[in-house]
Amino acid sequence: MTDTEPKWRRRKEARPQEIAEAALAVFAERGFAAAKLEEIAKRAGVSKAALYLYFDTKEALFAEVVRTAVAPGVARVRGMIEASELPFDQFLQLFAGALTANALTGPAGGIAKMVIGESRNFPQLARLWVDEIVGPMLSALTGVVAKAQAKGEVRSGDPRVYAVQIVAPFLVSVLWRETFVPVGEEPFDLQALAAQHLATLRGGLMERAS
Amino acid sequence: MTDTEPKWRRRKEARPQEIAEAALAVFAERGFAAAKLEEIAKRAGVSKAALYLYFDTKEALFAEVVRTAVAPGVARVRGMIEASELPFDQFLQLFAGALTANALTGPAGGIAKMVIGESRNFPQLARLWVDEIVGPMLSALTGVVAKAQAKGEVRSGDPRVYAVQIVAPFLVSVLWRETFVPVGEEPFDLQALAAQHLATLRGGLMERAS
DNA sequence: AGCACTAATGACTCGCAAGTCAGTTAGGCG
DNA sequence: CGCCTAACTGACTTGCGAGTCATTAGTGCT
Repeated sequence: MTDTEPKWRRRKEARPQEIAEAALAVFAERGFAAAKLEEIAKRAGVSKAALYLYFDTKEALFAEVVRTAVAPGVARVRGMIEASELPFDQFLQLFAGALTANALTGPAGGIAKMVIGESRNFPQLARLWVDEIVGPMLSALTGVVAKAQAKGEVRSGDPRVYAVQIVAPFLVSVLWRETFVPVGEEPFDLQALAAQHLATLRGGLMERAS
Repeated sequence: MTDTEPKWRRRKEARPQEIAEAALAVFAERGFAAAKLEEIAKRAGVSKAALYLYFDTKEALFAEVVRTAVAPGVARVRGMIEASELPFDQFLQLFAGALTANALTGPAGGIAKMVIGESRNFPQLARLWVDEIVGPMLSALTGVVAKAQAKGEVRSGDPRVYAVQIVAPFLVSVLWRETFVPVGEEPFDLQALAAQHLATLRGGLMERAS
């Protein structure tokens, strides 16, 4: 009876991080509306009321999650894209590798699914997601394509559409994984898909080697 | 005061159809969880309690919606796919035309978004959607690709992956429309995207013309 | 040790939406 | 014309989850 453990400890510094991590997991699993603050609190080892010491509302908590958990990885990939001076087909390979290794394996998939599903009911979520994640990525990629067109490496055409063509199969297979694999469908092998997709893009996007 | 209109009419025959149509609209707008039966009832010109004369639960109502509103259009496209004996690139053109004209303009986009977003919380929805819509479409398309490979029209590779590559940009641009256009982003022009994507596929999927 | 400060709690309120039920009314039938 | 029935309603119950607040208990300081 003596030497009992304390019910809780003061951890002002560490709390926000811990809470954000727990929230990330629950948001990705349940979606925004269905995520219970009670459950987030429990996983963070804290009471629900404690969440409100650090975050004003559920939406503020989500914003924090995006900023601390998703944005850094995305910024890294984006920096890699923009710094690249490689020939276009080598760039594509690097990009596909980065996608399969980082962006799509981590939490981004679950969050992306969530944003898609609930954008109508929570437009602020969609805005935040566009501003912080999708918009920057898309315009970086569009820029690379345009540059490659200027160098004569890529056929003429709308570079924004090319960007979508490049990314879409990855995105779809991640949504597939998040949506249909849990009910028993076969997943797609991202490695194999990447290889085949790169081959297609090489034949379909690039000018014939002279 | 005399000659007052009746508060309601008995319409046993017509009701289910009317309710399903109203439900389709509300589900697509709000998502499954956030769709209020009250609102569906109101749009159908009926009280909430009346819904329960025709459907046991919210989920049963959703199942009915999929069966009556979405499945027929999908079945039509699928039939078209399977009946086709055209050369592969002409088939692609026909398929892209059918997608832009029917499948993606109708309610399927909104419902697809909904299923993606809420599959974790309502796995039965995901199952139903796979069984009735996505599964048949995907395997039909995979079949066509495999047949074209056998005829030497399409390069070797996993036909299921080719199917995803074909469909993904359309799917992504529809999700874009449903998710980000309402918060102010530019939509993609499906016609233009289809044209460019077909060109890419022609260069990337098909064997060189001999 | 004792005090002051604040991180943290648990039990609350409040609002909302699915599902229920006793009663009301349209309209077909004798 | 009036009556019977089942299609339909409005007011209800129930459950759940976001957000609040008075109270408790770790921690740092003297």
